[in-house]
Amino acid sequence: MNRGLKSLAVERCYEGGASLTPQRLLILKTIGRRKKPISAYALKDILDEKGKPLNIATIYRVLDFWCGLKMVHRLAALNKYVCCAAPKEKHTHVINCCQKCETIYESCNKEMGIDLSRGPESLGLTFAGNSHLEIPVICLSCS
Amino acid sequence: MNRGLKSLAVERCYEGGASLTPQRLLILKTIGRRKKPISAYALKDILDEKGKPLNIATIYRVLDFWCGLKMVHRLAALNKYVCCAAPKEKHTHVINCCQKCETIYESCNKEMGIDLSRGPESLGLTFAGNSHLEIPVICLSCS
DNA sequence: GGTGATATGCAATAATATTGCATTATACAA
DNA sequence: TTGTATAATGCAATATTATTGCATATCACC
Repeated sequence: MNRGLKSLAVERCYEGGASLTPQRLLILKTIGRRKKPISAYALKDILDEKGKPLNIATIYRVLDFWCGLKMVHRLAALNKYVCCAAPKEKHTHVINCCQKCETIYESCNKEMGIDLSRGPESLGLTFAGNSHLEIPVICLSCS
Repeated sequence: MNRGLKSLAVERCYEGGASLTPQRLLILKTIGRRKKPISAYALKDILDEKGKPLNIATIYRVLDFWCGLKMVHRLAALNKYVCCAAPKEKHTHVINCCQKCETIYESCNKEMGIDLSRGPESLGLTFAGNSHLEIPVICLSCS
C-alpha cells in the first residue's frame, strides 16, 4: 500500500519536475495511513511525537504541494487534509464526508450520479475541472 | 427586495422562537446587498465604517444564527458568508462559486441535474439534508 | 414596571495560515 | 567528485479566522 503510494509519488514528482524530498514523503506517508482527515497542526503534533518534527510552514507548503499534484485533498469544510483514495483516476473526485465522525468515503462523479458538465453549463458556468467535490453525508454507523 | 428580506426574517425568527434584534437585522441587510461573499472581519470593517460597529464575537454569533435559519450560507471554501438567494425553497441549495471572481450563482440540485438521494445511498451514505453544496466553477466573464 | 431568559460587548486567547529571509538540500553540469 | 544554480526548508514574526467566559444590556412576557 505505502509502497504503491511511494512509487506513485515518485512518478508524480517526476512528471511535475519536482523533487520527492524526505519531508514530502514523510508527510504523504503519515497522512496516507489515516482514514480520517487531519489538520495541519495535528499532523505537526504527530510528527513531533514521532521525533521527526517539521516546521508548520513546511507542513503547509508540503500539503499544498501534494494538493497541487492531486495526491492529497484539502477539505474546506474541515480545514483538514486527507490522502486521495484514487490518485490515478481522472474523474471528478467526490469526497463524501460524514458530518458526525468525519470518515471519508471517496467516490467519483459518475458513480455518484453527478454530471458536472451539463448542470453548470445551463447557468453559463463551467465546472472548475481541477477541483474535487465535497458532499456532507451521514454514514451508516452514525445514522 | 430588502423589504421582503426583512419580512422573511421576521417570519423565520418567529418560527424559531427567536428575536429579530437590531444587530441581526443589520447584518442580514448588509450581507443581503452584496453579490459576493464576505468574511466576518470584512463585514466588521464595513459596519465600523458605517458607524454601526459590532463586536466580532457578535458578528460570528449572528452569522451562525442566520446560517441556522438557512438565511445565510457559510462558504467553507472561502471562509465567507453570503445571503441565501432562495430562502423559501426546500431543495438542496447549490452554491456555484466562481474560482476567479467569487461571484455566487445559487441554484438547486434538480436544476443542476444532481440527485443526492441515490448516489450516496449506493455507498451506504445519506446526504446530510440540512446542508448545501458548494461547486467550484468558472463563470462566463472569467472564462 | 418587574423578572427571567436571551443577546451583546469586551477581552483574552485559540486555531488556522502566510510571509520574508537565512540556511540547507537537491539536481545537474563541468 | 566538486561547483553552482535552483528549489526546499527552518525560523520567527505576524496575519487571518474563530471561540470562550463572564459582565452588562436588551427582549419577551407577565
